Amino acid sequence: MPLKAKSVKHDDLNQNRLLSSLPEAELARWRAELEAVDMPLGYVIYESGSTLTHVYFPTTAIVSLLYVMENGASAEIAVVGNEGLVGVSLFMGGGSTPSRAVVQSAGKGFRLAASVLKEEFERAGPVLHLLLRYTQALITQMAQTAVCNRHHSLDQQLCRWLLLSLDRLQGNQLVMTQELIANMLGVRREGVTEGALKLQRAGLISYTRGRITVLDRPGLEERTCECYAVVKKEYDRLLPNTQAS
Amino acid sequence: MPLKAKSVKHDDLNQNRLLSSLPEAELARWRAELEAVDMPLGYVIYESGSTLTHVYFPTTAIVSLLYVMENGASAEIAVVGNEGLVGVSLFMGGGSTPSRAVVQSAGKGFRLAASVLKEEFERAGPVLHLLLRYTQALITQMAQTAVCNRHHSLDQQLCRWLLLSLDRLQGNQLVMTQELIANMLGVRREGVTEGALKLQRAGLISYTRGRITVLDRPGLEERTCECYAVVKKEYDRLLPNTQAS
DNA sequence: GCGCATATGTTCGATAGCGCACATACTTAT
DNA sequence: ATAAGTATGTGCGCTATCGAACATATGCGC
Repeated sequence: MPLKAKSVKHDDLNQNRLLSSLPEAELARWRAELEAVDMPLGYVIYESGSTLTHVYFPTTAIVSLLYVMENGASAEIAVVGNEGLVGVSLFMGGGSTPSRAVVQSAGKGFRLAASVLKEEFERAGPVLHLLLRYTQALITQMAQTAVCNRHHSLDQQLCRWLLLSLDRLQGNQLVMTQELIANMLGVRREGVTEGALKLQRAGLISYTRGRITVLDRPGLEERTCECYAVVKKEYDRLLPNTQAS
Repeated sequence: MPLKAKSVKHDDLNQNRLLSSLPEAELARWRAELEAVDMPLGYVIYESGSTLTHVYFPTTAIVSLLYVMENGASAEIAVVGNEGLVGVSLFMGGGSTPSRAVVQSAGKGFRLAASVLKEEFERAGPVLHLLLRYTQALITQMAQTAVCNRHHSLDQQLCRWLLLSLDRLQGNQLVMTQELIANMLGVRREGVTEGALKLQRAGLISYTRGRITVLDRPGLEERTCECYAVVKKEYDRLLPNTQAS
């Protein structure tokens, strides 16, 4: 049933909001080039300074962009899920960045070879403008992360982080250890444990060994800092096709 | 002496490294449109959410991109001097950002109307690529600011901030109160005072009321965190015409 | 069903930075 | 010269987070 298969593939593409908002004409050029990929937990999409060979469009996976310091400590700079793409430096011109991209929540996605993307970019059509608008949204997320790291409490940041992840998942469950969250936030694991306990006691989440269920999303939104809403609003403004999550 | 005036203007343009690295053909289109502007201390180039009407190319001024929170606290996201331009959201497509751009060190610059810039951008020629590479450098700076805010001490960040400013100035003197530096870093003024005292006692800087002289630049580089070098290196890589400072 | 690996919970002292209050010193205007 | 305004210096108690050590609980593999 080739027809069925084709239509399934089409559906899958639409799970990534950037791909799904490409005009049909542009997407047609890419369809044969897009390669479905598995993105297992911990998979490193690119390393600091390495030359990118593909851009990745997550569908069900979530990817963290993070910086790992000389002493091994790390901090997340931004998150990318099905609303975006991993590898903006490819079309921005640098070809690499000093950060690392790691799969934070296992899932699937598509990838596209650098050459195909660059070629499309050079057409200076709607794809270019879409990708740049996405990049601006990403910039906002990074900027807000900087502000949040400066001024807000671990508890607030934990809520923000949970919400950011939730927005990029189907369902309300995160497969994620506290240790991993601590690495992303750049804090101690114990701090995350304490924060998670507070949230569980307040009935906002419940969890067991590496599996967090969000019970009261509005409750999380109340506890987080303004940073979450600022970024969300900017994504909605810049990428208007984004469905409410 | 119109010739003299013209040649002076040409020199001025070359004080901004982005402008100076434009191919002659492209620059020719802009020369009549570029407007010399004074950029006094504290001048707000754009406000959070406001639609940009111009992009600014500082020559001797330094501009801070910062985010002001609901409670009035602030944090600097990035610095722009004669190596760059203020207003990337104009060509990225958003037209505004949730941050504010404020002149941190008085000086001069040029500005270009939004329409002229966008038109040039649409040509998809070397200007586009230059501006995007600059934007990627700016992204690196923001990302590193996030990391630095998470992990490094006030003392280290103060050194980083002084070096970033120094790189964007001629001479080794910053006209800058400690209060202002504290606002930029998003810390208390007292913290900056203590940090500055340590640096002065160590003979790295000397200062009086709003005027800081850097005496030992290598000393500052020793005391700062890796963040400074990471960003510097990336700027040099992405904007190769940048003279060593 | 048992044991091991791993995830989570708890405690404790140390410390960086905060918020506040106030002292001192420099600079400019009159 | 003096006063007013602003910049810098200092002390103190407070809190969030850290770092380290260790206790407990859970789930997977055999």
